Amino acid sequence: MSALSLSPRALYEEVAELLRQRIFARELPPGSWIDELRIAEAYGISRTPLREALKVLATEGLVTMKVRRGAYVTEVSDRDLADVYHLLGLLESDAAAAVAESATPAQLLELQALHAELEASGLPEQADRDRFFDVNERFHMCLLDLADNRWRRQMVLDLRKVMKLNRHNSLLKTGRIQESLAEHRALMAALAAQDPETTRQRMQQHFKNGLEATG
Amino acid sequence: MSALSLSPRALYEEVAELLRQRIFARELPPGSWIDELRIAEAYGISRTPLREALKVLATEGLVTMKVRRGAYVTEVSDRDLADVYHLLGLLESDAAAAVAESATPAQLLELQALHAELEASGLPEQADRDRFFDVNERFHMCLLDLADNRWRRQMVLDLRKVMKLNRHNSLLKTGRIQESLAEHRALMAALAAQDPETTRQRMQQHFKNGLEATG
DNA sequence: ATTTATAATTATTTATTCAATATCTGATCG
DNA sequence: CGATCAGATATTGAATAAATAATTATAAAT
Repeated sequence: MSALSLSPRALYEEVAELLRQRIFARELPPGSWIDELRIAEAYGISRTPLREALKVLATEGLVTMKVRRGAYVTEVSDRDLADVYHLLGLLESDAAAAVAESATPAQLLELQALHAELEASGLPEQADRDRFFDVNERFHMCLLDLADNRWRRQMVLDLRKVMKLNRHNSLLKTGRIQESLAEHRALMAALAAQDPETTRQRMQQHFKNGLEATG
Repeated sequence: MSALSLSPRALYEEVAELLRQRIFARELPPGSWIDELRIAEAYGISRTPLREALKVLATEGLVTMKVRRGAYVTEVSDRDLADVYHLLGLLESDAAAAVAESATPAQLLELQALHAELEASGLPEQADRDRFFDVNERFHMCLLDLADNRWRRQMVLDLRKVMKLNRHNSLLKTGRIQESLAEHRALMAALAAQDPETTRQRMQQHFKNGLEATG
């Protein structure tokens, strides 16, 4: 008897998404062992789709499989965080440059709308940190979509998942949101000017500052 | 009764590797349907580890899962090839710059040894195309190892797997090997000079030329 | 105290079954 | 004559139980 809603997606994908959320929520903390039997029972499913879901998460880098010892939530060191951040900066600044080069006016408007929403959620009276992070993520992913390279998009998605494993992301310095907004404004200006190289540099700088803010 | 040798790796990993090789060898051509029952029977294993292996390959991008229709070998369009090549150029030139910045003399020697081997296998009288590709791959992966970012390394590995899906790679222009060697020589010079930016540019150029040679 | 042997635990794999769905075939109807 | 719909078939997806293999823990013996 499945406790999950029937869906267009396969069950193992649903389970993978549920596990991702539990991992990000630190309900399953980094380094912890994932008890197949317990989870399968708790979700009311058998081990088969659960194991397939774990294989997906392992290939994404979220969990680590140890032979004959099962699945563990990946532990992300500070070194890993820096490495992943470096790659995100590289890939996203490349994407931003591509958008600056090829974006249509309609696409730029789409980005500007998201940017406006981000400014709104960054207002001091709002101070809704979760909402800011959510809109910020949507902005970055929108840029990735516009850059239109599905392989880069997928890699950025996976790297962002890994980054969420690290708790540093939820405890940023207080001033960081305003700084981040300023960097976004500078980025938008370079995008509007259709200047690929400046856009690339500003996105690169945005990530460089972001990394330092987590330290 | 398993027809496979017993190993330190889990069975699903062995199966994933076998399937990769069959896909690269075009024994399983792009777009073709992967018959779970046939393959499981042929390998003398049950469907479970095979399905887990397919999930791994799907997350790597080598196969595409369609709901209720099973697994298909991913079809890589010319557009995909260009996109992947672009990312490889971006990631590997970044790695090369990192190596130029931080490599020890011993590490540079390691690279020079591989480069020498590459020169040898590129000699006209040898003309062993497969060997050239093999050594070339080892050179590039050695550089990635020296750059020492496991996330970048894994991404490059996955992208290179996808590239192998495309047959264009095996029918390069005849002059390309000599060109490629010249580019490698220029790259080695920049690395030896510990000049990160020149190194990055030369690796970028190497990939740009490589892409054009496949068209 | 250290090493070896045994027991217990646990992961992995197999085998089998059922359910859901896509495709194919053929018949009926416009 | 062509199109549409119903049913048959085949295949994936999922569940379950049981067997196999490997690791860990325990105990005994030297």
